[in-house]
Parts: sequence; structure tokens; C-alpha cells
Amino acid sequence: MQEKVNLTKTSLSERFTRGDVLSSECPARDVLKHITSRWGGLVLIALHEGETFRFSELRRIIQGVSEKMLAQTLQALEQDGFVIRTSYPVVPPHVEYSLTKLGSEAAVHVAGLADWVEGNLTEILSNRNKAVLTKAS
Amino acid sequence: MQEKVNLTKTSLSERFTRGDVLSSECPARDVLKHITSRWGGLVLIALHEGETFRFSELRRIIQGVSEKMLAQTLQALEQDGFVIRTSYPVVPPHVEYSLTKLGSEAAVHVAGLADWVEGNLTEILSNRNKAVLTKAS
DNA sequence: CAGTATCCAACGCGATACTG
DNA sequence: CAGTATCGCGTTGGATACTG
Repeated sequence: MQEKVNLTKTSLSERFTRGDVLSSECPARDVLKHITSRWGGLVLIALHEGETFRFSELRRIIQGVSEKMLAQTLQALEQDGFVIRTSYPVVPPHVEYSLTKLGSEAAVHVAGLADWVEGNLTEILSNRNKAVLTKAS
Repeated sequence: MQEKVNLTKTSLSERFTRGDVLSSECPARDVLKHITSRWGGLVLIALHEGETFRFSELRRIIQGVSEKMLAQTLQALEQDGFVIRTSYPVVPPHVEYSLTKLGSEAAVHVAGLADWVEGNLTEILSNRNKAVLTKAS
């Protein structure tokens, strides 16, 4: 429980400057955790470029995500100011999600990383196969 | 267990093109998992720009990582072809880690994301505080 | 020094059922 | 439709002890 430091988050943020992610108490690690979590990045990618989606649409687009995890992920991203939740008071409920300016910036980085991985996927997977074969010999 | 598809990894990679991370069986998700795992990204950041470090150095630099997780993370990144492990046959053992060309490219993206987060950390954390206050009211 | 092995606690996450 | 609540399993991951 070394994380239990008796400081508010804002005072913490002031004690850290760039390049400090490697430091164990840097609050940027928490933010990165949201962005790079199993579903966080995919939500950003799905909503990037000004897209707006409803909850059920996101669930369909982001294949494999459960209701629980999608709700949880969206709330975390909303808290950080990456996602805007717009609720229309109608029956049945209608809720839309989109990115804030901050979220769009984050999404650019995440999408860039994902694109790079997809572009180099063949090479990476062939590396992995080689590694497995070497081990077996 | 929907992940248990009866296809080799290479054939899988050929069935997917760019933009398919949102598809549930896209193998890029596995790779992203390694890169964006709790310690994977930090390893890439620590080694980026041609840095070379020994195991114990990495442990010191990446604060909070345990021996087990560092070893595990390094092995995963080595398998994907991101990290090179160089072992000198001396006593006591001397092992060095550095990035491959592929790893350097990945590290650029990860470091870019981390830098962006650190640069916007104050704003993000203030968003979070607002969210908490709104909830309390 | 650079790991591996084992054990166990904590958490992530999905399945299911329920609500406004 | 858009969630929340609860349960429970599987994985993650840290602590500790041991090895070449």
C-alpha cells in the first residue's frame, strides 16, 4: 500500500513534471491506466474523429465488451474529461457519447499506436512464432 | 472462451486489415495488451532512444515493478520482437536489454502518449476533481 | 546478478438478474 | 434503452524463498 500517500491529487500533480511516469507515485500512471485499459483505448478509437454513439451502438462496435465494463470504462473516461455523456430525457432513454477536445487529442495517440500495431502485425506475429520455435528446438 | 479459434496466428493475421482492433478476434489486441500492459509501456519508455540497461537497472528505474513482473514483461516484449536480450557468459551473470528497430517505433508511440498525458495532467486531474464534487452535491 | 518457483491476495471482468 | 447490483471465477501480480 505504498500508494496511500496523504496528499490531494492536485498537489501531487504539481510535484511531478514531464518524464516522471517511471516514478512510482506519478499520477499520470492512473490516467494512462484508463486510456490503455482493456476497453478504454477501444472506446477512444471508436469515438475518434467526432463520432457520436449511443450506449448500445458502442457495445456492438466494440466487440466483446460487456455492459458492465463499457459503463465502467465510459464513466472513468468521462471523469477524466475525455468523454461527454449527453442524456436526452425521453422514454425510452436516449444517451449519446462523444469525445471532448481533450479526448480527441488522446484518441489521436491511441489510434496512432493501434494503427502502427496493425500495420506491423504480420512482422510481430512472425517474430512470435520464431521465438516459440527456437524454444522448442 | 470465444478466443479459442482453430486457426494459426499467421493465418489470423492475414484475415485482418487496418482498423480492425474493434473486432473481437483481431490479434492486434494481444500485441496491444503487451505494449499497454501495466509495465510493458514503461519498459519501452525506459529503453527508448537507444538506451541499454541491465535487469537490476531497469528494476530501479521503473519504480514499483517486482522481479517477477519485470521478467515476465521483458519476455513478452522479447517474443514480439520489441526487445533484445543480450547475455554475457560471465560470473556473476551480466544481461543487457535494449530495443529493436521495431521496439523503437513502438516506443515512440507509447512515449508520445505518456508525454501528452503528463503535459495535460493538471487539466485532467482538475476535471476529475470537478466530477467528484458534482457527484457530492 | 539475474533470474525461477510457489503461494496467496486482490482485482478484473463476465454472466445474470433487476430497475427507471 | 441504458444502465445498476450482485455473484463468482480466472487472471494479475506482489512477497518470499530458492538457484545457477
